[in-house]
Amino acid sequence: MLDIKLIREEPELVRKNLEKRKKPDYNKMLNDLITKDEAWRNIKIEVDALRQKRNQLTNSIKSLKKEGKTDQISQVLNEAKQIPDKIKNLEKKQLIIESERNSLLLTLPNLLHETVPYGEDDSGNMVEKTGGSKQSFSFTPRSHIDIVEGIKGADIERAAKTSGARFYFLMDELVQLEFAIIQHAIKLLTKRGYHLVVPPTLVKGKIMEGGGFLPTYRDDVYKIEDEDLFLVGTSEAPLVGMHANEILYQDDFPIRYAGFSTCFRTEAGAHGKDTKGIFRTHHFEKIEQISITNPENSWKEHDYLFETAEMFWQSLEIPYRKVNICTGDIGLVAAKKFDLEGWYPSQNAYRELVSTSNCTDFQARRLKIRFREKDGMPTKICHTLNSTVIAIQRGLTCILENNQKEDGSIKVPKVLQQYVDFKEITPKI
RNA sequence: GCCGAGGUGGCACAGCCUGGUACUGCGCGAGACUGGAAAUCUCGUGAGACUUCGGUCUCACAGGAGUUCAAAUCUCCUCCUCGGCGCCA
Repeated sequence: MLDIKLIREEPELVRKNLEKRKKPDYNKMLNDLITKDEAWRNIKIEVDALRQKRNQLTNSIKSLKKEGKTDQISQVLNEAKQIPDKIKNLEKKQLIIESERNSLLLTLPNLLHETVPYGEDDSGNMVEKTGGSKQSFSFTPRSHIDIVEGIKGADIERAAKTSGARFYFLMDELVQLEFAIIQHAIKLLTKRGYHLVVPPTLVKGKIMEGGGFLPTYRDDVYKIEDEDLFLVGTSEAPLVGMHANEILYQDDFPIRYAGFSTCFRTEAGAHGKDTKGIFRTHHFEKIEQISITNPENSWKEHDYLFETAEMFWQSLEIPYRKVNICTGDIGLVAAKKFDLEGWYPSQNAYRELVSTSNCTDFQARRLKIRFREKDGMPTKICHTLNSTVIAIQRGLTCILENNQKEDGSIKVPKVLQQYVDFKEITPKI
């Protein structure tokens, strides 16, 4: 959420930033918002004046009573009785216009950082670096879909029976690999100063709104019937919500969490995309990092989170690249976003494995996550950041493709071998 | 799920019965005193609107509704925390 004061004082600065996104709706929304806010302030002036009048009369009734001038009271009382209805009517108007204003405020996206490349869609994303080395295959590399089928790493047909499309039963060696990945990640993350967390995967509407998942991305998440609870699409939601309405101390920054949770996504609007295998599913496990810090350090922290993800993928020897996501592709919440894309030899393409966002004060303002520099000093709004470490199922697809051998077997990456009782996975008949 | 006790500023606590400007302490800030500091004293301390930048006004006691000229205080509803009982992986 943007600061309403900034919109009042520097509307043109906000407008220019919104224009980078090439969505004319935002311009209209901003105008609407400014009009609504002016109307709100006018009503407030009026209603404040009425309350002032009422308070004055109330006080004079009190002092007349004290002085025993009972004969004068009824006159003042009559005058005072006129006021509450007027206040009530105006308050009703004010409340309506305030909620209209606030819902506009909730729908406007974050301000983009100046280093975000300009572009209309994902073709405008900028590759900033590449890492790892692609191996040359002496055969045509199989797709992760075929590999998973070959090693019977997931039972997708039976999952269709129990749950429908885009579900899977993860099986045998892939289950072991999942836990190996988790162990490996925990080692790295604790060394890098993260608290480990298994958060709730059901989260209240207010918290989802605070994280920026609602109202804009309502269609992407599942809701529990008859309850104010949503299944999280990422543990970012509970982890950022964790400190809602709190006042933190600057000395504790950065507060870094590594969360492990199941994630649920409707994948609305993804019909026909990556329909097979375990690449894009309705539920998956993910290790996520989030960080809370002060505005001065958040850009440094953005690099730190990406570096953590990068170290993780380097340790698995996956060829990757770092991409700076452009203005047209970045989404509502982030002021700047890096993706880490992994190499998929069968597709001859890089695909997204990691997203690292600096959300600046956008989430923290909605969630009222504040901090003080020192005891007794005024509160300021924190910056929040998040980054994937690995979405396990998606990550597995990339690991499988890059470690395949001609006979269809899969080498287990070196760093994971200590956690499993096999060095390779062989195809099943 | 049932019974009981609670929820007041950043923190701690009073006020609630008997409606009438939210007490006090800690923390923090400014000033005074001092060679400097501590101690002490004075003033200030949240959110919002207006402002001629001197101030002015409104709101804020878990949330909501009601009674009233006036609600932290009275009435009703809801939520949350703690304790006890029940159920339970």
